Amino acid sequence: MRAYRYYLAMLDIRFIKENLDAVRQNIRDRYMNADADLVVSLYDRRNGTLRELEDARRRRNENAQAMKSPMAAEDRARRIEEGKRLKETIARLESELQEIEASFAAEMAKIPNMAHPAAPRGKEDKDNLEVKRVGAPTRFSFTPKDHVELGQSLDIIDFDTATKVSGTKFYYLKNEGVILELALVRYALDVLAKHGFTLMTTPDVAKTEILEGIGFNPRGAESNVYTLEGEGSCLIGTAEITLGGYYSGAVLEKDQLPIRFAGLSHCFRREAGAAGQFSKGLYRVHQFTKVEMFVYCLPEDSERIHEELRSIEEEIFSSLDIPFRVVDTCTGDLGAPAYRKWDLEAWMPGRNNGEWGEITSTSNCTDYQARRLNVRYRDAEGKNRFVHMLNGTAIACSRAIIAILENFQQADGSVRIPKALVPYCGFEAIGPRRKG
RNA sequence: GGAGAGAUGACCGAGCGGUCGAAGGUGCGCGAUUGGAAGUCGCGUGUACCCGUAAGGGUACCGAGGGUUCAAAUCCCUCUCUCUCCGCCA
Repeated sequence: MRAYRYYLAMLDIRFIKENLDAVRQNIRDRYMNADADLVVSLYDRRNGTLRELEDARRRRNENAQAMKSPMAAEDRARRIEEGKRLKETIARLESELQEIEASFAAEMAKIPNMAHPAAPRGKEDKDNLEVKRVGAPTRFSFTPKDHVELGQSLDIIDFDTATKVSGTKFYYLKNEGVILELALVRYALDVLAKHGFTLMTTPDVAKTEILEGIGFNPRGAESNVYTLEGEGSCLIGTAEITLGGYYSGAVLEKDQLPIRFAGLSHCFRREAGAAGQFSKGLYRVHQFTKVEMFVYCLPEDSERIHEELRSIEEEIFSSLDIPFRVVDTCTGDLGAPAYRKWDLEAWMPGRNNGEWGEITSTSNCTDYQARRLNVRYRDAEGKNRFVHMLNGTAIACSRAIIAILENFQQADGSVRIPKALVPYCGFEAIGPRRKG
């Protein structure tokens, strides 16, 4: 119960004022660049100016009100003079307030969500805490290939032509590769439909304000987002954006919640500066296909539903017989919106001679996104409150394909299809193929 | 893309520059009437922020943003969205 009250108020300026030490500590824990003290002082300045402004407006209204009744010409003239003076005062205070509010909003936007008290404290992904393993790293009686080699030899992925046509970090899927991707998508959608999710395909484009509400930064050289020139919109990096934007500005009825969406979309990421061994092949690409889970729920349900999302991810990858582990993401690696985040990391035999690689991620963002997108629900007393919003990957096709190709490769160079996917693929294996 | 029409509270729908936070209706809530229900009658019914322990007070909001004015739902400009017609198109 304590925890619930704690994050209910999170990111509320009044919460920040009242829990300044905790907010400062949280910013340090997350290695974020934000200044809680500056936010508070800007807020106080804002309120002071607002009070002056409202007082001036009150006097203007009284003055105008007084002029409705007949009066002597010289009294009227005096009133008009008074009105003109007030008009100037109001204009000055308005522009002052606007300036203060702009800096306040900018500083406020930098304040990250609070982290779950149990989330491991740490700076980077090395500090994430492994909490569970399912399956063991695959052993081979031969020297395994990586998915780039397999994709080429089986003629199911073509990186070189994509580089010529579209640039680096793009790819064509070919032949069984195409069917495999579609099978993964359909499989994930079937699992989610069974769990009561509403299936959707979403736009691959969203407005900048929605991206910012979800917690993405569309601007700047280090941004991971492709913006569309002169449109005020961007290519989405994940369907989390379009699914979370779906109810922006809405007041939901309590009994509608939880709302579970499964969204299929393309995902576009600039990945500026990301290169090298670890982003080889399909691991870090500019475009991929993903089925995303998204939930709107009551604050008191979000921790339970976060567990649900994680267990659905585990269900999908267990049923595909892909070895994976679950990590509890450390504070420094959470990103600003997440209160808590679980990653599933699949065993990738071709990655640096065998390594865990992130394959899904599920975050409880509590009311962080809801505040920014203004998504509320009417509670039992009829008060409007912010919902909690959560997201999780069901299948990110490119990375799932890495895990399948590398774990299911056979000595003859072929790749077996996981049993659960065979009905969706219509074949049991890809290859082997003779060179030529 | 071109032409026209429109955008007001939960919904429908009035609105002359000041008497409009906004008529009227519907819905909803409470109460009365009734053996009970329908009906009828009465009262109430937006959001956000600021000040205040509270009671309460103030400010803003009539698609969005600017402008004119002492005063804007009402006048002017820009934009967005919706509808109708035309064009184009998988």
